[in-house]
Amino acid sequence: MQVSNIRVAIADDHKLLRNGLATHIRSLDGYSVIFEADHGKDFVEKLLSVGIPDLALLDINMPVMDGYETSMYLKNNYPDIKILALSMYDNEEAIIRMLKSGAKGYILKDIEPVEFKIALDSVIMKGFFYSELVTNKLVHAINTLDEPDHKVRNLLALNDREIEFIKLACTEMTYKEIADKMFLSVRTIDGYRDDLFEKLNIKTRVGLVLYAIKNGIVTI
Amino acid sequence: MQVSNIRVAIADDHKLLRNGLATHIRSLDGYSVIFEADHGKDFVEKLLSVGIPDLALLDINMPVMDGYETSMYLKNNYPDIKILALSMYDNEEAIIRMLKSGAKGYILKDIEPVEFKIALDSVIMKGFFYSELVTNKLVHAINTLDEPDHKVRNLLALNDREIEFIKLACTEMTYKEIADKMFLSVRTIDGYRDDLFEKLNIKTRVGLVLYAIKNGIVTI
DNA sequence: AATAGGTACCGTGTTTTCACGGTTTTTTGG
DNA sequence: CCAAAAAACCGTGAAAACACGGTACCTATT
Repeated sequence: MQVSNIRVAIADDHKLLRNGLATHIRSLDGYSVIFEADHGKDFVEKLLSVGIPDLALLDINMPVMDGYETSMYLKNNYPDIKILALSMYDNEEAIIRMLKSGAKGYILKDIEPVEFKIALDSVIMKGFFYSELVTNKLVHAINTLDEPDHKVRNLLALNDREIEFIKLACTEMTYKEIADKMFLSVRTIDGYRDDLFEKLNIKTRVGLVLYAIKNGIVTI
Repeated sequence: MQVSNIRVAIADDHKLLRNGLATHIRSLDGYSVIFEADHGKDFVEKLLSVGIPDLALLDINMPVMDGYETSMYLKNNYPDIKILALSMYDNEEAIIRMLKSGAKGYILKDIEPVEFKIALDSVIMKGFFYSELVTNKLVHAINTLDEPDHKVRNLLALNDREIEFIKLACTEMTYKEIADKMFLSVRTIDGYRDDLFEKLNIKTRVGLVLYAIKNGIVTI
């Protein structure tokens, strides 16, 4: 079986990568690129003005509207669009969050072109692409699921205030200053921090910063 | 004047971007891509086995051997190769360090393809490409040069121990643990930290982590 | 031999961060 | 409407981080 006339759309803020990717995809038999977007919001707008793709390639780390949000939006509004997540990082949390958000596959930006082609074909023909990387991470997540208080259980439950807190924690502000900015008491902030340390299996603010960057919560 | 037969080589650990970039460059009149490398060390090896390019496109953040080191090596051993730095971040320090290391231009990964072409042509024909971004950052750096103890003066003087310290500071280790690992006293580590805070115009360990990531000192 | 610069080291004190074990208030679901 | 989450808040103490102002030693230069 040979795929044909697959309409692809790409969202990534790195225009050079995006454009190169588009060029590459256009050179593949059976694929065309109908539009490119700088970020999720741009993607949604072009969806309305340009048309509906069969496959969406979504970067996770994007300004304005990131890969998680975009994926969630597409899942709810255009469930037929197959989503392939594109990321620089191979961490478990990001993979699980992205799959939960509706992605049918997760590939790294250092993927080999030949493997990339396989991923595209797989998503179109089989409906998914679960690489060894993804499988391994998932197996690991499952195996640690029944550990007490394990992160996976609460992982995707980061609420808006926690996200806001994390973003501020990725600056040189003290917790006192963060509390003021969020109109909360320092103790509450302490609580957020303690909860997050527990949930995310980290011990220090530096760990929180690294987590935030790897998961696209902050863009630096 | 029209450029012709310009041999380009690329070093970037993101194969997808690199490959797309290579495809894009090959589609441009007068340019060819003679090899692609995963990182600086790979680049140097291919230099010996494949041949000498006219232009090197170097990512800053790479494993094994980063853009600064690679650029420095090329400057010393192959001064005729024109170097164009490729980065995700637009921070002043990275730009200055890269230009000091021998780069003839500095472009961001979110550059428009048309602008990218201009950059290539400019480096080949005029010997350099200083975008508005680079110029602005340089002007700013110059204007603050005579401020007392300004960072630019000491900026590129990060020595090996400081680099090692920074890398460890980007983990969840305490300074005590870092001191033990580096076989130094905690006071010495305190001194490193204080010096770096002063040099880099930061106030907290979080600031140090962000600096390290933006400047490719650590790869996450 | 004096000077300067870099590296390693140190003491003291303050502020911030983190850990622990709570209470009150608001939302939410049966 | 009432119980159970959850969100916000709090006190205390210990540990870590940060600020400041130093000393000792080594090397290279003049």
